[in-house]
Amino acid sequence: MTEVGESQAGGKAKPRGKAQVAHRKPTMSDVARLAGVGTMTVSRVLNGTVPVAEETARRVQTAISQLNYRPNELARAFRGQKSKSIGLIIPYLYDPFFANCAHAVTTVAKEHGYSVIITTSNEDPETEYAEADQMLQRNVDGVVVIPASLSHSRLTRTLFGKTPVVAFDRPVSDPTVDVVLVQNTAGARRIVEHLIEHGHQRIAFMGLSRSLFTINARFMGYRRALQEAGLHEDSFFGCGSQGETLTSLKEKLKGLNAPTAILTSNTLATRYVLSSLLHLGVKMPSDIAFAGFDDFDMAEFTSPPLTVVRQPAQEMGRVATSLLFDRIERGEVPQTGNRIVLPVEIVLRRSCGCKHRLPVVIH
Amino acid sequence: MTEVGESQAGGKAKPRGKAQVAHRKPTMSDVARLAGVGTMTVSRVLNGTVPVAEETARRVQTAISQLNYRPNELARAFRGQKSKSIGLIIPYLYDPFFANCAHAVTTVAKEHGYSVIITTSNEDPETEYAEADQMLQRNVDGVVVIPASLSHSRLTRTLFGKTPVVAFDRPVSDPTVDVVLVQNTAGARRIVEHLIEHGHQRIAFMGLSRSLFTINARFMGYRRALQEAGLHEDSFFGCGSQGETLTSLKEKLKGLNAPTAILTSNTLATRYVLSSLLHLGVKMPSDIAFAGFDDFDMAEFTSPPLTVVRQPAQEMGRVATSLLFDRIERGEVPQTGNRIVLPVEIVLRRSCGCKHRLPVVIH
DNA sequence: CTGTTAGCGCCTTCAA
DNA sequence: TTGAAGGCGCTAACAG
Repeated sequence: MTEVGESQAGGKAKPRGKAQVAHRKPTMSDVARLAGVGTMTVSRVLNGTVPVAEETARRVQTAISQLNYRPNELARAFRGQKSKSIGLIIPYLYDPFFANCAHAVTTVAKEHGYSVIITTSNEDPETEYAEADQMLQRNVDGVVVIPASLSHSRLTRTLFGKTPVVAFDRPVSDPTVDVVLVQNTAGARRIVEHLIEHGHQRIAFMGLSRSLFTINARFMGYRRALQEAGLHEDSFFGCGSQGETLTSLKEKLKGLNAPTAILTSNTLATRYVLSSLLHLGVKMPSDIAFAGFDDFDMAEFTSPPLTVVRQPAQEMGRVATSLLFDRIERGEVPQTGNRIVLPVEIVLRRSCGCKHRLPVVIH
Repeated sequence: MTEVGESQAGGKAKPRGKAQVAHRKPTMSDVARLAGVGTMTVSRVLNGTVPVAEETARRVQTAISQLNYRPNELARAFRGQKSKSIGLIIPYLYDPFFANCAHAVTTVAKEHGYSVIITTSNEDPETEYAEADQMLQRNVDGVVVIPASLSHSRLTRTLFGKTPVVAFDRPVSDPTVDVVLVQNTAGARRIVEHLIEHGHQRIAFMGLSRSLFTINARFMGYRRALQEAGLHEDSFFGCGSQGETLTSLKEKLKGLNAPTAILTSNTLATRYVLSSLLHLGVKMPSDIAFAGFDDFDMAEFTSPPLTVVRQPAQEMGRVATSLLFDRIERGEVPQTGNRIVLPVEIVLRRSCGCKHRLPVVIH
């Protein structure tokens, strides 16, 4: 007699079809009772694991829809040790790049019938660790993460145990973790080479912070291109605010060796640099040529349209998540993780000095 | 290399005394056994519900950290009928506006110690319904949702039962659901009035689709302002693609009654209109004045900087989520939902014809 | 203050 | 093909 104790209002022993008021959600045994079968039969009909007599199955189906029964996913997850959910940890959601990544993750998860538990780390390794731990306590079946800056890190196999993890956009130190990146270095290098082809000899790199993997990698590409051309570096890594960016730029531009071209490390730096250039009355590309790393919706409609390195944000999220599901479905812990590097595109618009009426995309 | 060396697939059937190998996660009774107490005592130490002798508590704490025990949140949720998680449903994550909203939601949830299950509806009521249902099966304690366009229907109390729901950005038809909106109509009206003050008599509204609540509401504001000024409407609702927008704009601009000013319905429309204007060689604000609904990161760096109505995206997400937690904590089902309308700001830059060097924000 | 009992809803295991 | 038992990890409700 399962007769749930708290007979508040609707605790009829015999469920009478729709009489089941919205008080307590119907359970599998409610269905079983109504259909006159055992709970296991209901379970089987639901999961299709083992054949059930057609007639019985129909009775069960009827009972299910009469009661409007829905399996309790929480109980399932609890019982089965797998929650059909994955965790997603990203630095911020207000950054369109990260948001695009996240979009792809949720999309792929939905295709696999999984739920996504999302959280933001605010670029803080401690928060990130705590959130990952929290997700693990919720028995997520896997985690995709854009690791917080330089979290060398607290994100290790030890924490995750046998739960699969895939890092993307930025790597983690643990070599058993899969990682999906883009060609940061090669992309930066190519666009600097392009600037050099335009005849520039003094090219500045305006960056956010070298402690971010992606930005450092881009800087390395910039450096490499300059070295190969026998040119000098000129970099700044404090584009974290409008003020600092403006100050730095003003300083650079008044010297005799003022740069004639700029490469920014990411969209935030681009924004601050653009704004500073505007303040200073410096025109692109006549006074200075410009290229940015990371494309964004409006890059085509600024004045002039911006030449950028375009990263496949959604693609990266998609690949990372697919990889995660591979791991989840295989169920084995990898000895060594994959390292996938996705190609970037160079989008030539006008800020670099090109005259194309429409953007030219180089793969 | 970080010595992760536990024998991967081999480690089972080891003595299960205190030598807890990393195979099975430690449970509360493992802790209890090690500390020499009952499971309830562990539970009490963990939850601080009932006083526990200091000495005992210490022993338990020691055992917990020795085993690196973490409570199984899934079991807790299952047992307690509440999951400490909320659901978030939005149309897309790649739209920066929605992403900002989502950011605020996750932030507030974290402050309350809740997890967020996120999903995208792709503006499809069916998907939305299915996803909401799915979340309910996972026993979320509440749901915040930006309803899919015209989903007047499927999101109802009937579906959610006693689970609190808050809609934001767009309302739902069910009057018992709380809703948080912004001043779409008033904002549009005010900015059109501003355009009129600049002397414009023929102002066009370029919109995405009238079937979207927000866009329709903005259109109503536009209409109202025109009516009060005794001017004629001139609207287009097909800015869903570059092509259609361009065609429509070209058409409008060649007539004798060509508009001298444009208001767009949202950022997407803004983008297509800007692009079209560029194609057509029409200059702002000399040839045509421009104002857009919804501010965005780069609006200040387009040529010219854009005058827009700014919506408090994060604020809206924050208010909606706070409201949800009010409901969750109170635990009562509201007879009638709140309807909160947040103010917008008018950001005057140059595209409307203003000459300000810096943006002027009107509250 | 602390322990025991009894499930939450589901599915694996075993028996019929 | 179907059903009964048992337990996943945790915590209310009661003892002691």
